[in-house]
Amino acid sequence: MKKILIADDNADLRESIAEVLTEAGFYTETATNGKEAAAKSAETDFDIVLLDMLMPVMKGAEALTEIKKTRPAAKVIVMTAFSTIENAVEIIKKGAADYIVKPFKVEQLLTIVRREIEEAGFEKDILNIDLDRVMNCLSNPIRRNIVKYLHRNKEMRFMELNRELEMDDHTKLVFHLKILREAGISTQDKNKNYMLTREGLRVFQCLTFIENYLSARSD
Amino acid sequence: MKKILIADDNADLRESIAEVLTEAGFYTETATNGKEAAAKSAETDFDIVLLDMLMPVMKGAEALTEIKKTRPAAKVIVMTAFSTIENAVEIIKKGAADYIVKPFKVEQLLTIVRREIEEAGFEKDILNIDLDRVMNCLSNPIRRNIVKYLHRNKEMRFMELNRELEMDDHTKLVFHLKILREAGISTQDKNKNYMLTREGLRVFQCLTFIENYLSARSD
DNA sequence: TTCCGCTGTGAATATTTGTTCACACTTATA
DNA sequence: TATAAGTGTGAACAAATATTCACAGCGGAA
Repeated sequence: MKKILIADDNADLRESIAEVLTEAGFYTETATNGKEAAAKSAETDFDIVLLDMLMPVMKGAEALTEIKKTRPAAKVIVMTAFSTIENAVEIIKKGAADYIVKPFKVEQLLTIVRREIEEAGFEKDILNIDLDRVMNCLSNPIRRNIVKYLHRNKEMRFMELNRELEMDDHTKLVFHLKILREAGISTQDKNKNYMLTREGLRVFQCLTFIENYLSARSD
Repeated sequence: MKKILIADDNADLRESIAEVLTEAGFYTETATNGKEAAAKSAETDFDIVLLDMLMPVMKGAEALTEIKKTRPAAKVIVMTAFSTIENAVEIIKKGAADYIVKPFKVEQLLTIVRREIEEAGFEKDILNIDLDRVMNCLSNPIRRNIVKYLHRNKEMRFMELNRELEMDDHTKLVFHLKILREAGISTQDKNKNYMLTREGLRVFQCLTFIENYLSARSD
């Protein structure tokens, strides 16, 4: 059962939302301010957090930051009465999954909640990745390079890769390709061309993210 | 010199923006549709891409996706005449750095561009990270766990970590802590508390990104 | 003071990764 | 068909990583 946390200082609204969502088949908890919301979120892994922006003790914006810190995977839907585009942009950049303007109809909220739930499921499923193995693959610069080349060239022959990577001993490349294959990152088609799998593509994207995120480039 | 790509099908607007930005000391190139923008972006590593939403051949939204695929680090500022909150939210979720509504004053645009440049610089500089070492650290599940605990608890004593991780032999933990320290991910204060460095925080963020991005969790 | 838990060192050892080598089968092509 | 380039296997070896063990200083509590 999907778990939803509702944070709003207005008791009426809070309870009525909780009621609706409970009826709709979700497990709900409530919080009356940002601090409480952050604490409950740290404690329980909610799928969705409905967060009012204007609350006492801790504002929603701050709570949002806190929540994302402990639960980066949680989908936070921000509710606000004071709405401008700048505002919305700011909130989404801070990591909110969506933004709903008060007053809203229950139907609207339900639609958004369901969409986010679906998205969360979509993002998580399908892929079959062994994090340990993948990290192992990425820990080796040769393999990181292979992934990059395979992404760039879509598909490559063995010797092509060998030349690009300037490998001295071709069996060394065989070795690394095997590891990538066993980790589900690369495959071969019937013509022996090497290419990334769907998972491999994901891994590549992670890799570029990491490199962008961690590398200091002087400019 | 910071490089900016301006993509808009309106020649007047395009050229006048280019002129202003060039005068302001940026290197500029232009594109007349999304496809061209994506191509130019793939070829050159622009710091900023100004992207109109309504263009022939390839819409801005699609172009945005393409650009982020090859240049996840590029800051894409979306320009649009048709603006609603839903719209803005959607665009930001797709990875745009900012959103500006047409018609806008040149001053506004300059402010936004400068802010994004500054942010990009802030994100890139300073950090001194050895990718190879970091990947090596992350390839070990024990060390990944240490990083997580250190992030969660801000600072921890040795034995505290030891208990949390349920290590059998404490010297094993010493070993891994040493590696993390040498990679610049963790440090100790004068009281021997272990904690993440600034770089370590970054590494933690990468880690959660990776886990979110790659992991399939059954629910 | 004595004892005990916390924090650590260094060396020995075990395990996992990576490299090299000798060899072999396939496919294309001279 | 003979030859060479492309692709691959398995075992031996080398190097890097991880684990274990024996031991020791230090600070606080009994």
